[in-house]
Amino acid sequence: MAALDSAVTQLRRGVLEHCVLALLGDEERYGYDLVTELSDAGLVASEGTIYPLLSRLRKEELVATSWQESPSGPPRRYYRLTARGRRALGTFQDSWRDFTHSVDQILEGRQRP
Amino acid sequence: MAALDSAVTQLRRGVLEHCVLALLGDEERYGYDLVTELSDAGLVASEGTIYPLLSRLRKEELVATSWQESPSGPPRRYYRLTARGRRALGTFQDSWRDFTHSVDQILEGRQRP
DNA sequence: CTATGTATCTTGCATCGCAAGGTACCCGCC
DNA sequence: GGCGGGTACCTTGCGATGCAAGATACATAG
Repeated sequence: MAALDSAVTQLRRGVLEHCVLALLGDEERYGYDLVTELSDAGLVASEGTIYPLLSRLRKEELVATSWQESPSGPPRRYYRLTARGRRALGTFQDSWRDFTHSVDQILEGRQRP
Repeated sequence: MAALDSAVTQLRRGVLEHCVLALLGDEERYGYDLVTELSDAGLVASEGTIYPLLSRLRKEELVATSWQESPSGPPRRYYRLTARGRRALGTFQDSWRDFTHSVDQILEGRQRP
């Protein structure tokens, strides 16, 4: 069996990709680092989610990468935003605002008539 | 080809189910009615989404149904929340708040250092 | 030499939104 | 009568993607 199928698991879909872009907005990061940060935020469950996602982003040229040595451990692949990636992030932020607004209206607006 | 694969399409996952529950929080509704309402809100694209979803909710006993005649047209299957459904809705509302808070923090908090 | 922590990636599965298609009722119109 | 459009239900097959589990490999400590 795969997939926990909790409510939150389904929520992560589509958001995660752009959260990664947002985290790369300020500085270069590497995969394992992103996993721990997003894991703490409750937005990702395992590395099996992030690495395929990063591959996709690279294939779509939303991020670019470079290998860098670690002070202690195996080398790391660092990711940074491309111009395309930055544009995609901006577009998504608008969609996100609209989307959450619609959902909030349905979830809360109708609760107390 | 199926699936539009827009950013918003993926966002709907997991949210839609509970939006339906929320819409049933106040009054009985029937499927076609839900489709038009959610379609206007930009939260659903077609009936092919809603009817299987309603079947699932029925199977999980979050909703109960009854057939009622229409003043003009074929009979309608009306859905109403069960006690379980109402509990699930409440739980989700908390999850939703936490989730959007986490995402907002990542999307916006880091944008302007 | 082995165990632990860091770091990468892959495979197979389950879930769910979507397009497309199918069935059937009711009504107005010709 | 029968035909078309709107209403209303449902199913099938596909694509996208998060997840668990597992494979690989480097560095360091014991």
